Amino acid sequence: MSYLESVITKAEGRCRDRGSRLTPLRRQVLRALVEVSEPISAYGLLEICNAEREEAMPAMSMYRILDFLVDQQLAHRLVSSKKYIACSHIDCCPKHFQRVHFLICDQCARVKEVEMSEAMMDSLNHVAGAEGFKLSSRQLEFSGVCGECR
Amino acid sequence: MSYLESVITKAEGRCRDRGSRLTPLRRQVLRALVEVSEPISAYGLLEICNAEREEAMPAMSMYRILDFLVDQQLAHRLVSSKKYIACSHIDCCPKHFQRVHFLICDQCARVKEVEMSEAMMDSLNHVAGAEGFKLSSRQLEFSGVCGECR
DNA sequence: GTCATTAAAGATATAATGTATCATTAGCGC
DNA sequence: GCGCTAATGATACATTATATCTTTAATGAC
Repeated sequence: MSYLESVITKAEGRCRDRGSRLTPLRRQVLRALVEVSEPISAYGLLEICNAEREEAMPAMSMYRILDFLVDQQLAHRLVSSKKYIACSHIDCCPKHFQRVHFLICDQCARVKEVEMSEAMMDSLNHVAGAEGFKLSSRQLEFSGVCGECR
Repeated sequence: MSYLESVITKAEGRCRDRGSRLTPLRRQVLRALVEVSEPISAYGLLEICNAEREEAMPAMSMYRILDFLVDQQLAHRLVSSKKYIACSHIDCCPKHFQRVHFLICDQCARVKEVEMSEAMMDSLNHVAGAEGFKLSSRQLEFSGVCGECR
């Protein structure tokens, strides 16, 4: 079974478990997202999907579907670049999701999902706490240069 | 001397030192940015500034001026909310600027600038390094709930 | 001072991203 | 099948941002 097939199967199962549905449209978008394998904008993905379809889907639908995928933890939205990527852990554990962060390469734009250690998060919480802040666990985006580009 | 006056004076000095100019227009924008004291969008700021002017300035100018202010380290652009704030350290040291990060309150949207310790940055670099990444020093934005809102 | 050069601002158009709203269709429980 | 809810379609529009060309203002060389 290819990675793509595996992802789709797992995603379907996960939706079923959560009482939601991976409809054909949503499946198409997820598949496209996995296939491009690098961050892509909603409109970019729309273009790809519409090229495969007889009838064009409106932008609104793409945004709704992306919201759904993010909500189901099948995709991530990168706020710094306004782009989307498939979650790189769909076919393995879903539980890492609470502490996932991103390393984004300035040069090739590719993204690596990383998990922070407890100790790391503790330190961050400590820095924030000193200012009276309680951090909400949200994904962080770090920019840098990846190994391949160096 | 009020905080506002102090900021403007320091900003002018800083520009002079760097061979750039804090023109009347730029000064107006910086002043407005300091006065609102919370993150504001380019168009929001444009509205405020234009209300004070006889002739409306085009959006393009506002973006140019904001770019200038960010470049001169007099303002910050918050990527997660697409808004701008005045740097909270204009009237003191400019040198903290390499490690400045933001705590953004989910509820009141206010922002606190914080500096990371060397140790903290080392840890972050270590996490990234394990994945082959070399972090470029860029500001991080953390969301949470501030002391006042709790 | 004035002329040439460069920086800043104005004007206009348009691209890119995202949301609101209402109508229609499809899936599901009964 | 019928009725309810979720999903999608369709349309319009809001918000954010950039490209490009023109005009004006500041600065330095002379």
